[in-house]
Amino acid sequence: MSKILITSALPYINGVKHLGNLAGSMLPADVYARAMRLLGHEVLYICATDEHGTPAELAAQVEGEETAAYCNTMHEAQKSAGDKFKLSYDYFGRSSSLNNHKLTQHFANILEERGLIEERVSQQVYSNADGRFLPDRYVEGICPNCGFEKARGDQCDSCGKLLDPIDLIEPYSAVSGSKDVEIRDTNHLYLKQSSLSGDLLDWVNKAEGWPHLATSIAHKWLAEGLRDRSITRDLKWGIPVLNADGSAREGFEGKVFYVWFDAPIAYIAATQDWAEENGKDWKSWWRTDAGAEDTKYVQFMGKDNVAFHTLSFPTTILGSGEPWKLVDCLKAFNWVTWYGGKFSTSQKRGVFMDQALDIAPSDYWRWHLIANAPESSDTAFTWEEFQLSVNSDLANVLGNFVNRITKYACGKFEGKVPKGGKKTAAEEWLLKELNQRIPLLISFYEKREFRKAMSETRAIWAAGNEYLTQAAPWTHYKTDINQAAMGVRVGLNLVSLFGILAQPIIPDAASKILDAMNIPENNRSWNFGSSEVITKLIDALPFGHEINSPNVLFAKIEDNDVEIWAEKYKGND
RNA sequence: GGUGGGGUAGCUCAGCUGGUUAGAGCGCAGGACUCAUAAUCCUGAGGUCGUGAGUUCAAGUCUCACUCUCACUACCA
Repeated sequence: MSKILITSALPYINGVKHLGNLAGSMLPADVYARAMRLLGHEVLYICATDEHGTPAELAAQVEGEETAAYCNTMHEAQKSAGDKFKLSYDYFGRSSSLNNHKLTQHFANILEERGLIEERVSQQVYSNADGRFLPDRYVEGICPNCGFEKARGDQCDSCGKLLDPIDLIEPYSAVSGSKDVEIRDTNHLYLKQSSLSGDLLDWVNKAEGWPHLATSIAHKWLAEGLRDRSITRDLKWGIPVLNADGSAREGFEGKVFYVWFDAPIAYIAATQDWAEENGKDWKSWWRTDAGAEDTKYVQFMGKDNVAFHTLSFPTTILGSGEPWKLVDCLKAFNWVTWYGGKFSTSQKRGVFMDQALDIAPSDYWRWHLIANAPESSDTAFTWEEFQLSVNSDLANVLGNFVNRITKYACGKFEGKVPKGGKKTAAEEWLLKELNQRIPLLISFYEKREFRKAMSETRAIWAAGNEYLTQAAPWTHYKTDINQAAMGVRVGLNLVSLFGILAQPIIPDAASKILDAMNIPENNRSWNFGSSEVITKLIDALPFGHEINSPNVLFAKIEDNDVEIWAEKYKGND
């Protein structure tokens, strides 16, 4: 039993997230959190909406709302989508919370005291028509390299060349289209992460259990040499830049902290919010001087987030000189792509969390996305693969197993766990399988190897079907009802076991199975410590214990459905 | 352009520090069974491991070059 702190990368506030976001951070974090809870660990799973930055302001403007009001609405929408996907956050907070304001300002002040922040002047495009500074990618114009007319200020989408907004010919604001733009000086705070690169390198070198993807990205940035990063922006919506005494900082009246400075700090602030709302202690999770030295901290994120979590956020933590908890295991994922291309909100390509649940129940998505998690490379989502996962794994292998044996028990044994019969080679074989596969399954969960865990789960389900073929209670029933009882009894115990093992992945179906089997809530945890325990699993239900059939657990996806969805979500390109 | 991930059976992917006939699931072919959502179980056919060199007694596994693909490239997040 240990304490495990889990965070998933904060979903940006700007709209309900697509399946790629779900599959690369929130969902695996949830599956891991659920598995660790079942193993008896003390788990705290924290997430929050990342609410600051230019896109939030602009999205609110489009909706004709105040930014804060827009964020309220979108936070609720994302929270609701997460609930419907059965994401078991202990707390789903907001980076705009008061605690995050205070904590972000605290970090900025202490970093400045320690000489890790300094003020510098830079040049930035200002749009007179919009009355705002524009981030590089919100400035568009003609590419000086290839002549493409809609090149962005950071990069040309046509020739791929990296640009500076100053280079653009006839630049205009991507927000309003106005050509009334100019370069202005603006002063900002810079985080001197370069001065900590030695410490960061030592820390990354000590990392254990990180995917290759995570360490290699960190090493790449460190090898190139860290540049100091600006941590403030010319925006209204965000965390104000204040002096240590809380007064406004001169020259920073119209500025706020950069989202990437305050967003990771929100992991901590959201824990504070959780603690305040629930009468809990947050320090024992985050302060190594207050109990967190025993906490194992695991972060989940897509590969785009790795640099921020291995470099800039650790700079904040290490630079503070305060005893904050650093991440122990950083689980990074590649992307889920939409038929090999990018998900795109503007082109309506891909499926978003809210739409997904109109198409199929959350369990279907959870299984498919985790069984095909983009762990070692990008993974293409296709409707055909989705259909295959659901029909083959969930409906045929698991669903049909549960259905065939529970129906049979209800029909021939009055829905009661029968006694009688003796162990045969079939039971021996089954026990050997379980003794080998269950510990392996647990170890895959502990190592956060999701594809392997799912493949092992499936193999255990398949072993149930094979057992029934070997035991063939329907054959014995004609000549030796006691031996038929043996097969049915073991089969029913397997149904319970499968329900118990399926809980982290497909919580709804697992509940249905366990409810039908009349397994009490407090008897559903994972306790597979020894081979004796595993041996007892196939004879755990008492004789005469009443069960029901949950009937059809997973409706199959028809070819016709696939055609309709493919047409509806094909995108506009 | 630079850097990183990936390129292994028709498809999706395993293959740790190099070591006997390269694995799994799906799909396909044949067979078995009939309790079950025309489900399940068994057997089988499929691969010169992106290309070309090199190191080695031995390379999918190490080195180099090339190539394809995806991503990142610091003010989108």
